[in-house]
Amino acid sequence: MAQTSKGNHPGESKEIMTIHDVARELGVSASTVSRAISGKGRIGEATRQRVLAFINDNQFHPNAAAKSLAQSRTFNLAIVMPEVKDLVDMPFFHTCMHGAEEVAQSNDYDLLVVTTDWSNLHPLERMVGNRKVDGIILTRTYENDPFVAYLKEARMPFVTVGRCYDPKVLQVDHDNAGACRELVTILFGRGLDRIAYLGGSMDQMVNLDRYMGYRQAYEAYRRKPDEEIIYKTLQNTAQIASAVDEILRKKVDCILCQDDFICDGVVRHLGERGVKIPEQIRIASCHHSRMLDNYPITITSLKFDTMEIGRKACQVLLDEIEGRKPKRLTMLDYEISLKESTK
Amino acid sequence: MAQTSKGNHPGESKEIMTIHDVARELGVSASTVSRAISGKGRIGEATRQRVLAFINDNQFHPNAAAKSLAQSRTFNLAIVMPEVKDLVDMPFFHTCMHGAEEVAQSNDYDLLVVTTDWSNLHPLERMVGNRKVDGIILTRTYENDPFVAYLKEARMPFVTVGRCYDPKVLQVDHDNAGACRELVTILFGRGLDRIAYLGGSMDQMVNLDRYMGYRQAYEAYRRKPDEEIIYKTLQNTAQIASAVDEILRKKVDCILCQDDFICDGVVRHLGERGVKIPEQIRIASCHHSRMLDNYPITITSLKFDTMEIGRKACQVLLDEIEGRKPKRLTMLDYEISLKESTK
DNA sequence: TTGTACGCGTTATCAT
DNA sequence: ATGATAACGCGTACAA
Repeated sequence: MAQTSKGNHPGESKEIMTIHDVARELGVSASTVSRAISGKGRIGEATRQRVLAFINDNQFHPNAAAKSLAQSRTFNLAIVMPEVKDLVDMPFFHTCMHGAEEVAQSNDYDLLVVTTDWSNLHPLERMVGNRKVDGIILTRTYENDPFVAYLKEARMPFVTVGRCYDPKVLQVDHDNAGACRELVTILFGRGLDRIAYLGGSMDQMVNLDRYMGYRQAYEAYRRKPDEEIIYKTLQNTAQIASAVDEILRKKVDCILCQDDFICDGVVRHLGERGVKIPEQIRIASCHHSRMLDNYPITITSLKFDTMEIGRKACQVLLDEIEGRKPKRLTMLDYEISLKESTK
Repeated sequence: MAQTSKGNHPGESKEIMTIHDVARELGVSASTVSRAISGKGRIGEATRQRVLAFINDNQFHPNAAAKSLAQSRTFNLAIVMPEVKDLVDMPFFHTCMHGAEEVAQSNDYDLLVVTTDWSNLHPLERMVGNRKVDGIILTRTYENDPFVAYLKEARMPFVTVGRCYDPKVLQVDHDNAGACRELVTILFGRGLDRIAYLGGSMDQMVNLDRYMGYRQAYEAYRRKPDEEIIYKTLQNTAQIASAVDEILRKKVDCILCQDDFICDGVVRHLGERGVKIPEQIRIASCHHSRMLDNYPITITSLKFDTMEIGRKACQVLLDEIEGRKPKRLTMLDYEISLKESTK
């Protein structure tokens, strides 16, 4: 019923139309059709409309592979996601992905997902080698980033979500250091002098930045943070728990958590120990995901628009690919959300 | 430094090797190289190894677009994700996506993400029309599914995560109805007779199935559920809250929540009302995400292996594409997790 | 076993 | 303004 009754030889139900079919049907040449579609090259407005009308009525779509081959462009982008084990970390990357996908779609690009750990370049190499994409979004950067190194060498356009030392690399980021510094400064203003820092690994740039911000705040006030209440290698819940226990003995005013995962662990353990927030100890987090909304108490934290960072990253990448020379570094706003946990 | 010093004309730094370059370099024909790579067609083991060694040493990757054009296959799959507003619903789709991506990768396929709402076929049409993928994974099915209708008509291979009335459609699913029936039956066994049902929209198949399971359990025991304590159209937190309030007045033994989102709303509102679980009311959920782990009390729920369903869906799709004739319906295990909330 | 020649569907260059 | 024709890089019947 849905078959067009016109068209090809009877019995041949493969209604795969090519640009030549359209041309024949309209009594013009294939190149004319191509021009009508692409808008490139001179073409009479009359025939142009005629072709456009036809391909619209007959649901013609150009074959992507052929187009790719002819122009050496795929109209595909890829987004590289880390293998993330913890539920709390997922929202960031996925929201970011959706943001990127939104922009990609509206520019008629498709988005490929690649999940890989920094130790495994393989999936990237295949994708880049095979020329399956025109550009790549890196959703996380490391101090010595193998992805960045590889993509530069391969001359594949890419943008990083997160900072990168190389100034020639396209970067989209929040001012993590600045935001943290400001947050700590505000906490100082509330009379909280002894602020513990709880962080996970320091290989990720975002973590380095936040930690820097923490120290900068101390330096700006010519104070020295107590190194005894700084933890930078908390990998799991157990380590967080014991760090919290130690901190409780060391009498701190506030705990600054590097991210949601840490914050989650801290709040839970405090709950188990029966320690009241903010009466007995104050809490703040350097990153807010809606995960934190689940707590009985609201948490003071830094807020970033994750969807927006995904959109921006994709936009910058497209600008680069299409020769619009975007600026190398795009900084996004943050928001400091002061809540009950630091009252 | 990374440039191979051999190769093309001096000054030409575009080291984009083609199958012909390889052929010339080795003194064989392009087709021989092609055969060596694909493994199809007769070829001497000696030359075969020689070619393989060369392309390995020189990092040759065949151009995906050309390959696509020649074989009418893209080695791309797409996964369609719903536009989901609530954080609690995200983990399912994303975990599923990662499962699919894992299988796709290990079969040298790439995975495209498309986020779209059932009312918007457009992104799908573009992708299918342009032949950018060889197959599609639908992560959610509706009673009258426009995606299913479209993909059938377009003759594009696809698999659904979730049930579909059409027996010819490839489906991967958990036995949602059976699982719910069993859960309710167990609750009966614990003396909980009046079990309220709280659900969101009934347009999704998964919800229909769960609701069916609930009713089946009642029928099996020749009981009739009280229609007054069945809610099927709870769209937001406010509606959930007022439903909970009504239910509290109607004196039920237990609340069965259709999914995490509902469960989340119920538990919170009960918390606000100061109603104790399980002392004053029991709670169970038809779906468990790790989100529920955040509660002070553990929740009785159905558990599904989401990553596995993504993997299976992708595997089935690949089997179909590569002509391995998978069975139409793949049922996955579930687990009933009895916890404190129904003590 | 290996090479030749053509096709895949589009874009781009050059005529007309 | 439009039409022929040659790439684009690979697979594959067919020939040798």
